[in-house]
Amino acid sequence: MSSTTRPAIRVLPEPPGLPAPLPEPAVEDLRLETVLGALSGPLRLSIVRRLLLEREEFDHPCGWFGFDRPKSSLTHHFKALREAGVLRQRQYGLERRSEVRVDDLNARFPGLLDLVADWDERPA
Amino acid sequence: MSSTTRPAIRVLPEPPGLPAPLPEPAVEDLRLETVLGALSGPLRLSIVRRLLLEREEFDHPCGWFGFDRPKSSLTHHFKALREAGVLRQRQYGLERRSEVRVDDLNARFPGLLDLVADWDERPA
DNA sequence: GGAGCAGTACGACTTTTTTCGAACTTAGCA
DNA sequence: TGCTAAGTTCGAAAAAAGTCGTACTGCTCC
Repeated sequence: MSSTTRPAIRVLPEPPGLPAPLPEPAVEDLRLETVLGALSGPLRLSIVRRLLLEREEFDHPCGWFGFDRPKSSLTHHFKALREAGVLRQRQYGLERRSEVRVDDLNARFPGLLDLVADWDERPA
Repeated sequence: MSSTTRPAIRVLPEPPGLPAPLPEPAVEDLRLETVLGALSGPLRLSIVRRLLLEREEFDHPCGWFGFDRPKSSLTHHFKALREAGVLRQRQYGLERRSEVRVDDLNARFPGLLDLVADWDERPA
């Protein structure tokens, strides 16, 4: 991916009853080239796709995915997705749970998440 | 972008009256992660968007864009877009003209090209 | 308090991507 | 024939991204 400037990071106001989201770009600062770059890679696509399809009552901590990668690598990818505006992350005690910013992404880039959801993870 | 394997390259049969396209991946070999990676970058997005919006009677040679970059850099980006399956290129005498593979991309990744066409090229 | 755990931060290293000059190829044309 | 123009190929350098070990933070529970 090429060198595209990331959108400015800001802290959102805390919703009632939930831990505040970690710093993330505002909806209006989402950039298509940045989001596409963040999504270009099987691991990243897999994270987002599974969050979309296997959504449950609560957001998922990053250990939930069961990737066979060192923790520091996973932190790196989750952070990249958050800073690009794809994921929102909240701290619940020890664990940091992630959800896809569905509304924001649909508002700014309609159809994009459908492509991710329809992605065929294990092809040729 | 991360290291994603490019789809296999094949040569398409020559359509009547047109020069044969340069080697490109078949529709069924298009990979979302590869296409997204190829599109993640302002220059690449700009190329595709302009081909979509300012489409004319003939495809455009890559000098038509008027980018202030060395020719070898442009070759690189056009080739990357072609190998990812975003562009089709044909050789007309000296010049190599490009078009977006609209039908193929709409078939495999519906809505993606709309996002590119709607991209706001010069934002914050 | 102290053990244990989820996850981060830092830093080093590797791999990939980008950038671009210089030399080369080929078509068209005088 | 030989010039010119469009674009390629090669190669090297620089920048960016990915990988991952180690050390650290901070919460929870005993």
